[in-house]
Amino acid sequence: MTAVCTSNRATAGGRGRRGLSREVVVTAAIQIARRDGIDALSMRRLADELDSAPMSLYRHVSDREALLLAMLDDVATALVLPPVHPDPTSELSVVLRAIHTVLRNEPWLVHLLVVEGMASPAIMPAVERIFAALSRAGVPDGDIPAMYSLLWHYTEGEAMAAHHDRPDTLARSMFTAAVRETPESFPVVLRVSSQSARDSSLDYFQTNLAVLVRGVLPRSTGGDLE
Amino acid sequence: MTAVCTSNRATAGGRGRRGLSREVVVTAAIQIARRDGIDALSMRRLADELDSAPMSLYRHVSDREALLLAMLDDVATALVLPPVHPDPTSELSVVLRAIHTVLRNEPWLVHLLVVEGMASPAIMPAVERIFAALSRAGVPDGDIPAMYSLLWHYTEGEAMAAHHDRPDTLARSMFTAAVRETPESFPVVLRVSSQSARDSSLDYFQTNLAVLVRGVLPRSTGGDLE
DNA sequence: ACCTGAACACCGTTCAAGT
DNA sequence: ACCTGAACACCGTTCAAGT
Repeated sequence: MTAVCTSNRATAGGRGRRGLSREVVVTAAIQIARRDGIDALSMRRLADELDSAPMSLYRHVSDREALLLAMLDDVATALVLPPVHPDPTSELSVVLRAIHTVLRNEPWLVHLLVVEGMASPAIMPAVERIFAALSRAGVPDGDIPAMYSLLWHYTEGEAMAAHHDRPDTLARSMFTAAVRETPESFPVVLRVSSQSARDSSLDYFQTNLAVLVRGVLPRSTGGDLE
Repeated sequence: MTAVCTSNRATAGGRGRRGLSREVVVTAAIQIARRDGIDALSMRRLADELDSAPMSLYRHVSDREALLLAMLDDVATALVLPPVHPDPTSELSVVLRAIHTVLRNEPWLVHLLVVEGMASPAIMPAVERIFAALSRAGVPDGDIPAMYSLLWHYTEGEAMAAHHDRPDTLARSMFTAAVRETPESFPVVLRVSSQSARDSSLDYFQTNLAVLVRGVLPRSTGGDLE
């Protein structure tokens, strides 16, 4: 019940030279990560961007890790999911595609999820919808966590790989190097890769998601899992 | 034809105080990454471990990135795959499980693959076997890269997540926090998670791999992939 | 010719000194 | 009471000086 301390004139908008609020800090951090990648986001760089000293940030955020968590929480809260689809197959595709689209556009987010292993309670609604769709489709309760993990990890992994594949990293060039050296050892790789050269793995997600969902959902022909 | 300079008594084994070869450097680096994680592997720390100056390392390795690539190459070359299985389903399971086992035991390796996006030509034999198995199973050539990417990314992603799940990161605790706050919003998550509390996602891989392979391979009922 | 110490431009964070 | 400069213990890498 003490008087509110944040009512100085210049602080109101949160944009004034000294209007350093938690929200302003987190928003600026997201902008840096978006523009220059998560590695470029240092406490010192962030302070520079905000015209303040590095130590001033620690007033609003206890840690670098706390800052990253707050960033994740911000975008997870802002995530809007498409309306619920009654058909489980469509529902899974729709929810996972919405998440995948965000991950595709925010490499730093994928980094926080995959590399730092972070998570925000704000994506729980999405999780519930996936669980519910699996349940509605007839997946037994005991199998749902495994199926969920399958779908989720693939979505994450695909997004992660996509951010690497863009500038055609060393991966592909090393592959072709090995194939060129002893082509007779890799007949199928050679045949397949010579056939379709314009595969950016970007188009894979749609197809693969369909395959996944088809594999995950029990078909009319019984539900034996193994 | 100058006299060979590396033949001082102590150098022979490559272990003596000054026996700093590329192989010794890379091996020591792998040991550090294995013991204390990839983040603990700094040029300075590595130099300390080898009783030499940080700059001496640059004689044998051009870069930190080159060092990491050499480490990856080392273990990829050492990887022994199980004998070829004629049945495509078994073949896929066997190859992917062999890779998964290595990734499970070498977190730093997963980091190089997933986070740094590195690859070594030395795993091409494994790739060829996966491609060949898919082809043998009747997957059309045009779909093989997508199916491969599906299987590979899941294997990677599962291993990555496993390394995080070990110490029960914030992820799960945040989930349960959200569920506790408004349990009525997450009925299915609540029901399913209360049922099986001992799921470590470690056991998922076996099951999920079977589901994946089942989904990937065309069934006897036609091969319409959409 | 080979190796390497000092130096440069960074990093997250603590701690005590500023206003 | 609030903010922050200097300092600590790191980092990868360049460059010139050592032997």
